[in-house]
Amino acid sequence: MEDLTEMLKGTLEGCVLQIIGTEETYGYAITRRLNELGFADVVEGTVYTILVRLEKNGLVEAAKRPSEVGPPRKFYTLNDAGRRHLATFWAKWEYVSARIDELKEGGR
Amino acid sequence: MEDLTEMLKGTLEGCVLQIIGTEETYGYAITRRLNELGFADVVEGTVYTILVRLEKNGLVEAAKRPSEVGPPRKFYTLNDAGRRHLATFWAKWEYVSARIDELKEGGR
DNA sequence: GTCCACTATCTAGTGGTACCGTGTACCGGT
DNA sequence: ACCGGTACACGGTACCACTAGATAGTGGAC
Repeated sequence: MEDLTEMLKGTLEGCVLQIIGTEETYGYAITRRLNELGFADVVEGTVYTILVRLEKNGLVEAAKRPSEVGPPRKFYTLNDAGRRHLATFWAKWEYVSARIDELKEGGR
Repeated sequence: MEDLTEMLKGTLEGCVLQIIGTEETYGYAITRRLNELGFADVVEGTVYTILVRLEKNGLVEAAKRPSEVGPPRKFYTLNDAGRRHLATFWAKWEYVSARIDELKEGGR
């Protein structure tokens, strides 16, 4: 599946938040996780800009720790605001995706 | 449900295309239809910009016809390119929404 | 007979978000 | 010594929904 970029607008950030919420992790690993989830074209640069935004908006806490196989990693965890934001995101997602599926099935 | 705007990026155009594909219709009516479908905050201006884009990209045909209750209406119908685009849109939607649901259910 | 609400379209400008390309840097194997 | 994998950062671009305002036809309330 190619060129999903426009459709990911507004949802990719929530996906990143969900991944961080599942377990403390870092940018490079989040990118690999998204790739294996089926978002094959998502690259590091995209994820880092999202992480910067999340941190700026006070939804995550960051901690730099050394790695044994490369440069230091910047680990992220959700804080309370992040968990609230994530819950809101999923509520919106359920609402929107249900409405779109309705339209698709020709519900009137 | 409020402020769905970012989540609608990339999908609203497909929704408009689907509505036009179901029956020949015009901007104002499409807006009302979207509102009753649950996209309550979508306004005329947004829909008109989408319609202009669809026409510019050669996905729809337009025909202006008089109305009995107001100014003339501009009716839109899908052409072949529009129908192909719509099919692609739904394929992408199914792919993306399935992946996101997977992530949400904690599938790993 | 004037105002107002509803119907109907159009457009220039704004802001948010994913993406591109590139640079920097650490590490291990050959 | 070099190269590929790991890891982060950042300036610039493109796309798309939204804002806010202008224009205009119809019909009802007063």
